[in-house]
Amino acid sequence: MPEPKKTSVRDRVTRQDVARFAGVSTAVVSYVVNDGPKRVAPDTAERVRRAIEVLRYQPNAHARALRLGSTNLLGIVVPDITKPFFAATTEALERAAAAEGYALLLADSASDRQREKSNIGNLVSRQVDGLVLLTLLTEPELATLSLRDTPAVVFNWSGTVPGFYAIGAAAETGAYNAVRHLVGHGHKDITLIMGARDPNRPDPRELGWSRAVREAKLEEQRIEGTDFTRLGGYQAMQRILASRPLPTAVYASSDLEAIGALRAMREAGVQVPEDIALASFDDIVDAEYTWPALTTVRLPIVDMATAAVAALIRGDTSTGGQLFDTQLVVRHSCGC
Amino acid sequence: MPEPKKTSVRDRVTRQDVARFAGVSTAVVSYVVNDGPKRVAPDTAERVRRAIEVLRYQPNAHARALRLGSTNLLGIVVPDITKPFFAATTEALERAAAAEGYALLLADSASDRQREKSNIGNLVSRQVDGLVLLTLLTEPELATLSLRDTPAVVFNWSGTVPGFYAIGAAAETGAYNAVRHLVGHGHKDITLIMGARDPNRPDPRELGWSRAVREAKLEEQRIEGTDFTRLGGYQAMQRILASRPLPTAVYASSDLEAIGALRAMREAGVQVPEDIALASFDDIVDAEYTWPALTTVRLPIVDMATAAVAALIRGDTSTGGQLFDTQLVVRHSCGC
DNA sequence: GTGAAAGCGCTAACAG
DNA sequence: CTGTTAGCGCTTTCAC
Repeated sequence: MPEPKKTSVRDRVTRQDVARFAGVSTAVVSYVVNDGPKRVAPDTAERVRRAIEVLRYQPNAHARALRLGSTNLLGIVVPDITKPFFAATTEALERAAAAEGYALLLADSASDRQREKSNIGNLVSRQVDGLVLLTLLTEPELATLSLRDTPAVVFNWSGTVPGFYAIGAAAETGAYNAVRHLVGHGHKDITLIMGARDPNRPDPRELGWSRAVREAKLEEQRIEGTDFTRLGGYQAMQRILASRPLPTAVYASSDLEAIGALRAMREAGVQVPEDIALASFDDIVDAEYTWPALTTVRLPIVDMATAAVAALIRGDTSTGGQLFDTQLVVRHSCGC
Repeated sequence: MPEPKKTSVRDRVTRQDVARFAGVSTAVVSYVVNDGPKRVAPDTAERVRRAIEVLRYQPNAHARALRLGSTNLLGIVVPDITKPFFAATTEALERAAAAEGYALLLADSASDRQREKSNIGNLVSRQVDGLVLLTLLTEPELATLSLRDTPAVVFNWSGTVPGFYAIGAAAETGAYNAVRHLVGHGHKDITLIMGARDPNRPDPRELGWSRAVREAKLEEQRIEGTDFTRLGGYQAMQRILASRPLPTAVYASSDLEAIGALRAMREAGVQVPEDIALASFDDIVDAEYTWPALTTVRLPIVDMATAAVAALIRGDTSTGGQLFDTQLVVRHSCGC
């Protein structure tokens, strides 16, 4: 005989108890709880509902998951929930998921690829019904992941990845438009602060900047590599300020970097936008509260999140994806 | 005969398959997977491990949960993950939980108490092993929650609540010290921007401010109520600037409000700290990147999160709690 | 050292 | 319209 552990004292109340209390079978309880698949006589149903109420019965989600093979759980892995962009994305996903009756299992990778891989494995073994990945991994790495057929979308990813549904924003165009705006202000020296550079897969923001710069026939523009953090932007800007000639404008690949750059410029006594104009990417909340407020590129995060959740639930995620348009948000850091 | 749905195609590989492949019984597989409760001969164990490897077997977390009555899941409900303080807390909790083999079920209440209640019910019915609440609710409301014996801690809560373990920071003292610091700079008019005011349960930050002000024998200091957002701080500061006499210093109940206040002052052309000094509470990352950088009160979030997770796992959470010390972080907004 | 089997709570096919 | 029952994948007692 096994020793079923009496389920810890908690969730004592089971479907059995409800059935007994209402004087029906467990099947009937199921039918009323799930509103199907069979019909139940109105007053029987009422009795059951009362029993549920009285006993404060709550279905056991794991028994259900075991039986059905689906959990109503979505897994999300983010590099660092502390970054406003990821927090905003998480919130949007949570909202979209909740609206469909799904809860969110959150894993934070601490900006570490190894951690990310183990997080993904963990979520998969917890049988999430779908996975949204805000990933640090490269495409070949993604291919080696063992998802056991868990539907997965890569979020904020331009391009496609076999085995995944890719949801992204038209970042190339977004950056291009922002830089063109800077060009429109008459700037001829627009250096790029770029958060991460992968020689195999140039970032669309870099591509957009570079296209705008080329089109404007500006020459030899500088790229200052760093990472996607305030500190990274700060240090990159310090390096830029330490060398000559100074650019008249800077495009930063994220608002976070722009915030760092702003600090470096203030500390050095350079005025934004008078001495150096600035624009960036993401449109996090903070962008409106910097001084000057950031001209930046807005991503339709809510739409993207909704689409991600929909794709996972509808389940056609083995390939393809969606690209969303961005929008230039003009504030003051560009000189407007 | 039932129709067990063949578990969706996914997680096809079960303990059965591994057992068959390794030529042992399912019990033995369990023993090696769980490293107990029985010992297994080394080479048998090796065979099983190879089978697991080859078949890429992953245990079904729900079957396990059903059997054991515990899920290795912690639920967390936050008012708004988008706010840096909650994001930082979530990250710290995730870290602490992961270190103990627990995953995090995240629910965002969108700053809505009704939503929060339903979130809590949802997490409880999903049988989380513990709940950490960053709550909007009042103490009486908390008492009415149906937790079904789920261990729960209220996070960032000063005082105690029956039925919960309360983890908080010594916010009264923290605010007191910050305001005293302002007093030390010679300020005699220190108005308070307070994010939310509940007449029944005055916020410890308000208490700390008020104690410091009283001790310094300053009279009739003003309180400007608002909410815990950038916009709230912005508007509160606009109101303050619109009336006379102007204070020489402002204490804000959160960094977010301080960020908003900073914007209002810049727009009005008042210099910080020369015209009006500023200090606040929380020490979110952004506090270091504002201009001037914020003098603020730091909470030991990581320690608090670790303690919360530990309490939930150890399971002695029906009462009591822990209070953590804060630390004044002096930067430039105060005039230093 | 290994295996058989019960049963966690639930769903749904089938019988009545 | 209602009841009986198998079985989802797992753990663990008990027997060998």
